[in-house]
Amino acid sequence: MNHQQTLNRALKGIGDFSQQQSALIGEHCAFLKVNKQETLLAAGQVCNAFLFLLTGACYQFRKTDADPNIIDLHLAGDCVVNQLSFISQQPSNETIAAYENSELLVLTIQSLHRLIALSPAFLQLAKLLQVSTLRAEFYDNAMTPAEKYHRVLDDKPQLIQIFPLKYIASYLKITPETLSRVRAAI
Amino acid sequence: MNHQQTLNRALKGIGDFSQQQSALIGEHCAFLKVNKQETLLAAGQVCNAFLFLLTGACYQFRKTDADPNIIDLHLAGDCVVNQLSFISQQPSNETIAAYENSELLVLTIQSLHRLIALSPAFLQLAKLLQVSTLRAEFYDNAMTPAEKYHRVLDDKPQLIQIFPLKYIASYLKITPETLSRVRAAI
DNA sequence: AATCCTACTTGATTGAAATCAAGAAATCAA
DNA sequence: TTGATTTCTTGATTTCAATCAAGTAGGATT
Repeated sequence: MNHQQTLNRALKGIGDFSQQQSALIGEHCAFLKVNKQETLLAAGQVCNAFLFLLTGACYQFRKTDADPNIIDLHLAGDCVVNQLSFISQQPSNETIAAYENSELLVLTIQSLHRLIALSPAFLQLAKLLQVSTLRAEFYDNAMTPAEKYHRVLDDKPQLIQIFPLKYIASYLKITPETLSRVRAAI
Repeated sequence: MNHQQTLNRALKGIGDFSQQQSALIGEHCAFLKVNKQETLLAAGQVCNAFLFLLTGACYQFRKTDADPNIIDLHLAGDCVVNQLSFISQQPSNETIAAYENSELLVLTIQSLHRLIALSPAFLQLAKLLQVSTLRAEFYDNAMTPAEKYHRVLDDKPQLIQIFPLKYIASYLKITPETLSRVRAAI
């Protein structure tokens, strides 16, 4: 599948874009290939682009003295962005890295502004910034470990195939031990 | 203090707006006065406006079979919006209501678009939608009840003056008993 | 194949907050 | 003002996930 097709598919989840508009977005993107464990955005840098993950897997984490704190896990089709840093154009607290060899499309904030200048329809792209908000609330404070795990199973079962249990556990803010037990109890 | 002044003050926290731009925003707003316990946005409705809270206090909650789930507490100067519903223009899961008699400015999504058409500078208003994101992360999963409470004390001490303890507890996702004990332990 | 290292599992224990419960204080309504 | 209702406090108990701990399995490297 070519890049534009994957992009079109990703854009479907975001808003109503015509064939032409999708193509225009594609034209404003750069292609990027990274290897396993390469950094896409280092903590302290300003996030000045949207990344569309075409193939592979990426993750977002916060460094700690102990194990890194997983903030987000991304699969092909996802939009990878540190929304806080992007919006505020302040240095990010999180690092974004590739977990697998990955292919991405890069849409810089300048390109985004150029698109919006061409047509307000591209304002819809701003919705991307909300996606992670949805996700953050999705795995809610109030949910039990079992609920969280089953929600991932329903929502993004591939996550569990691709990322190690301890990443999933950190993402869900539970311990690996608890997740292991939840899983065993199915 | 007149409405425009209160609005200007609120806008300072959001972005860089000239005197004229602030005035233009004010001109695009409608004035609204509501009484205690009146509903501003019912669950199931689409949130199609930003509300600037000029005076009074409002809150956002999710209905449950038991006690309502407090999602957000707003004081004068705050921007009151259900961001998810606003962005997606889908029905809201939450209800927004006045806790005290309140005065508000209403900026509809149409007016927002009109402003953005006049000048891209008004895109800064979109930052408002991020404010609650920040807040949601502010009282983090990982914080202890005591940490949460002291953070409110530091951040928004008036909240504790105005809203009953059980609202604060629900907002912080702890029980009233626990909050009472935390408070006693100062 | 042997070694090392990390991930995962499973068990025992602990601890912190929820729940259960009852009484005190504050607010509201008549 | 009185009584009723709700909110807040305080205590006892329970519960559930974290922690501590040890062992097993799987992957990588030589």
